[in-house]
Amino acid sequence: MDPLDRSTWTDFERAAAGVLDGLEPGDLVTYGEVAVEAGYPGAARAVGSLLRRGSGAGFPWWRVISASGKLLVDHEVEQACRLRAEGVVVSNGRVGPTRQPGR
DNA sequence: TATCTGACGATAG
DNA sequence: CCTATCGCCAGAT
Repeated sequence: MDPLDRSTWTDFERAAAGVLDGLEPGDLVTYGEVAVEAGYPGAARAVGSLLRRGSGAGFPWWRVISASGKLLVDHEVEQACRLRAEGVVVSNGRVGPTRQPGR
């Protein structure tokens, strides 16, 4: 199926897309949260996979982070930039004020 | 239909 | 706090 064509999306993809579409600027959610909200608890990996393939489908992937609050290691710069633009504080590739490392 | 992979999550060390 | 292992679901080959 084509990630850009919703007509080919499965129930899971439509549900996940609905959750992602329901997010608003500054809102952060984990893959597990999206999976639960979509009605597919435990499908965190599937959510990540969907975002990865649908990076050009208009998914607010930057608002989705890991349960540890970590950003995408391969896109942390892009994601951090977008999050900061929405008022989200990102430090050291992590959301929120940097706490531990250092010192 | 079977097997492998992957923007993950949680627990153990 | 970081790394390693197991379990989870969906998609691709």
